[in-house]
Amino acid sequence: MKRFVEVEQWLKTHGIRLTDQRRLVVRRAVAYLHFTAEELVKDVQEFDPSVARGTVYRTLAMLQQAGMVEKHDFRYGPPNYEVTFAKAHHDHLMCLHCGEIIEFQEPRWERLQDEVATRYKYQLLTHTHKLYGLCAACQGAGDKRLAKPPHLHVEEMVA
Amino acid sequence: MKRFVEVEQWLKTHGIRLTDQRRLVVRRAVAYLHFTAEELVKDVQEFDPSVARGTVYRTLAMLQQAGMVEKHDFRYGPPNYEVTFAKAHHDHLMCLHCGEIIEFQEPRWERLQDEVATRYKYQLLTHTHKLYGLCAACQGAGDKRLAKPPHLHVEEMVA
DNA sequence: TGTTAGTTGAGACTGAGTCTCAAGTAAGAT
DNA sequence: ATCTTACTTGAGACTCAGTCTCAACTAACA
Ligand SMILES: [Zn+2]
Ligand SMILES: [Zn+2]
Ligand SMILES: [Zn+2]
Ligand SMILES: [Zn+2]
Repeated sequence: MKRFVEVEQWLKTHGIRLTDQRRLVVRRAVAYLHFTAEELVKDVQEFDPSVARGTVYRTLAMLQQAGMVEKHDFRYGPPNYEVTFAKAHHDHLMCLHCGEIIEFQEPRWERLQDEVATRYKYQLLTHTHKLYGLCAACQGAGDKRLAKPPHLHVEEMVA
Repeated sequence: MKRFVEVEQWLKTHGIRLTDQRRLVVRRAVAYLHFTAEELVKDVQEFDPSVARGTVYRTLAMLQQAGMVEKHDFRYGPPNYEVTFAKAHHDHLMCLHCGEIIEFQEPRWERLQDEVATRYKYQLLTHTHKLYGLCAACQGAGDKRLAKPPHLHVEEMVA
């Protein structure tokens, strides 16, 4: 639930210098719902081509550590990132055919999790909960194969 | 809940040839709880050095499609695989410090998931639910930093 | 305005995984 | 048992994402 100014604040109070590059990376990142590192690199470079790839990655890692960005490993392709300040906790439901991602909340789970953690004497820090299936539109269509293909000859069955 | 013979059976009835390589890969895979693709490659090659890396990857992909192997993207490093026949569904709890992985079941979730899927008119196919935290042993130890390091100068805070 | 430690750009580098294709082989047909 | 053919394999080149190195640069603070 932070705003950009607060992000800058956090960086400062943690001995991390505010540079033009970092400001740009953050500002561009918040423009997305979900994005991959490489997408962000391209986006940022459209605004300032001199920004190096490494800088974007470094900034992402930094924000992630600060808990201001989350990394999601969805089913295919490189991980997705998501800016979390200014957003409440939620989990994800993804269509295996078209790739649509729905964000939802389900408070009942969040409670159950603590229960499980306690059961094993774990101190719970984070969690990821992802549901995969076919969205309404994609169920209809005859073609049930995955959009992002598993490379094999075997036909049928979805995962 | 299949046994090896049934796996072979499945392959046959799906027009997939049974080769020595595939047999070996499956037999070695079941020896693990969780393993990475590269680990399996090494393991397999200890038994038969002539087996190519590609073959292991191909076989893994095949088994995954057949639903006999699951791929898990845990927090760090390359994905882990896990043989699922002969094993009931479960989810995972992982210690961010020492990497311990606990498998647990929680039927109440499994039900809630269908509810969510219905809410969005999704046909649910799979899900992954991972909890991350510190195990009893690692909570004590003063050093709360992550085992598998984020590359940055920022100290403190875990994810 | 100087000092200095943190940050950057560029490009080499790594590791995981994929692809290609000629050679080899399982399995059904004869 | 042998033939036939489509499937599978090994080897190595290749791709892509991400990391590392280090000299040059600069934010922050005195
Ligand atoms: Zn949640
Ligand atoms: Zn869809
Ligand atoms: Zn589950
Ligand atoms: Zn631990």
